[in-house]
Amino acid sequence: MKPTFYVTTPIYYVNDVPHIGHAYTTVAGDVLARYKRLMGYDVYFLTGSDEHGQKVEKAATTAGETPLELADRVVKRFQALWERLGISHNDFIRTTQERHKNGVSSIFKKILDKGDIYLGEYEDWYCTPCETFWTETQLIEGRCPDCNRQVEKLKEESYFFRMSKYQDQLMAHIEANPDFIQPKSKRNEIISFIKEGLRDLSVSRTTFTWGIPVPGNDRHIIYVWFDALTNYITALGYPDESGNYGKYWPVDVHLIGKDILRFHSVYWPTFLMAAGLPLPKKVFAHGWWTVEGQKMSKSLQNVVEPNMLIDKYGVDAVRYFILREVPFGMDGDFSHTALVQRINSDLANDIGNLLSRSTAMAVKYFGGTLPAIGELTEIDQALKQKTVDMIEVVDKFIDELAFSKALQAIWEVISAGNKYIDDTAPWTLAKDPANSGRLATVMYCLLESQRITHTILSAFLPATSTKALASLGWNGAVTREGLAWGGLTAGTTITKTEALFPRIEE
RNA sequence: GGCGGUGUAGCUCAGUUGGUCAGAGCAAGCGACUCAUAUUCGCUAGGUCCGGAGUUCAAAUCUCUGCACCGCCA
Repeated sequence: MKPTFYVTTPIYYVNDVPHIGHAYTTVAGDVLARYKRLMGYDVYFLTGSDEHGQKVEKAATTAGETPLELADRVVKRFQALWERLGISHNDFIRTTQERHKNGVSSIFKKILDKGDIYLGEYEDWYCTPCETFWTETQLIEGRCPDCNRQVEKLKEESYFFRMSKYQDQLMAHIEANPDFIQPKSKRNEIISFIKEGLRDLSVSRTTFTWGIPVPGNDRHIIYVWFDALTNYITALGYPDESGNYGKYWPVDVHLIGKDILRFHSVYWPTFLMAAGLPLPKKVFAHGWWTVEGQKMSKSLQNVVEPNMLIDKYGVDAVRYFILREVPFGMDGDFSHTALVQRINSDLANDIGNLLSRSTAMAVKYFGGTLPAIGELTEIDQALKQKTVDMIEVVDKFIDELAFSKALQAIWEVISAGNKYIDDTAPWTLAKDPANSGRLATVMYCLLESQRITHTILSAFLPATSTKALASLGWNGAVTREGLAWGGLTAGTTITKTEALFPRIEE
């Protein structure tokens, strides 16, 4: 039986439209999912939408539609973008779906019955746009410390989750599992947050109705984060533990933005503890994108719209850039010059041109039909070895979610290929028919190295990989077995196709 | 205010437990080749490793301090 791998993105809030930040997490998840599938795993890749809450309710009212109508409308934009970006999710959960609502009610009731959710009274300041409660001391001049907007004082009956009870258990878990929260700098922040003491968490609201009612008391709506976080198991069929839940839970990694780390590394694990369910294996918080050096914001009108980028530069260029430019976990800057630079240098000049010159020679010297090859010489062995070794290195980096390093490792093989051509000078060999055997061997090594490279790149640049492999005459399946040296055989037909990535002249 | 982090070539950054650690990629300059998307390959970087003090035979790497920037919490 195949090993399983479960990876999630956050579910995106329908009160926002998709931007590069959403695309970032989702592309990362997709690469991970595609990579693990390539390596033979039974992968479940989940994304979805978060559709409840006061903000959606209000926005819908303003727009003159029902909350669900608003959600339906916005969800389509996310789904259309994922389609364009080639996202290979297995499931898309919406919090308004029955399967989700049932699961949330069920886990809430379970914790309620256990006594870890209790009815109490709440008195605090609430910021509606942020869906966040603040204590008196947290306010800055009486306003929301996050968004600086008006807050309202709320005194209301509320259900509380006994989060304080799980403080020690959570801390013990984090200490026993160094990789549970990543990257490390973020882990330290969470540790210090917990050490300051966890208070019980209000997990219901009575100020709006757009959400999932508390079981047995429908005056109360379940807190949006309790609702939203639970998607990771309701999508697997929870509370039915026999199907996908039993197969895939606990999740291998929750990919998230750094802004929602606390919800995923404190709230969510303690909810699970209270429900007696296993904890996620890993929560990885990536960084934020600035745009041309500035913080992305609606008021600056510099929000990067992924569709526009795809129109202009192509899907794989965008996928490549966001994973290569910045180490996953760090903040980074998005700029058009940096993007164009990456495209021209890495994609057009390096990998694109390598395939172009290689296939052109195969066609020119052998009419596109790969001849039988001879013994590998030292230089051939070196290229082969470099290619083969790369696979292990990439595997290690992928496990660390070091996408940028993984791509660098792949590009070292690309560079080695370009250098190999210069060192072997096939055009010189081609001048003397006596060298045809040697020429065949050289061309073989060159093409085979790229076949393997493009096979592993299928996780990152699926469309490009398909084109490149077709050009290399590879009709076989793109699988782990295809990563072994020796896939190409005599008689394979090589064709020169249009450039994978045309240079962008500005 | 508390805790933590960062500050290394023009740019983005690597630099394990202190002793070839002064590096990589990109940009720039020079040279070579011609199969290729004027692409590739080779060579060229003398940068106070933020400032100052200290520990040590030896510090970018440890300690203290100052400055700048950032994150989490309050």
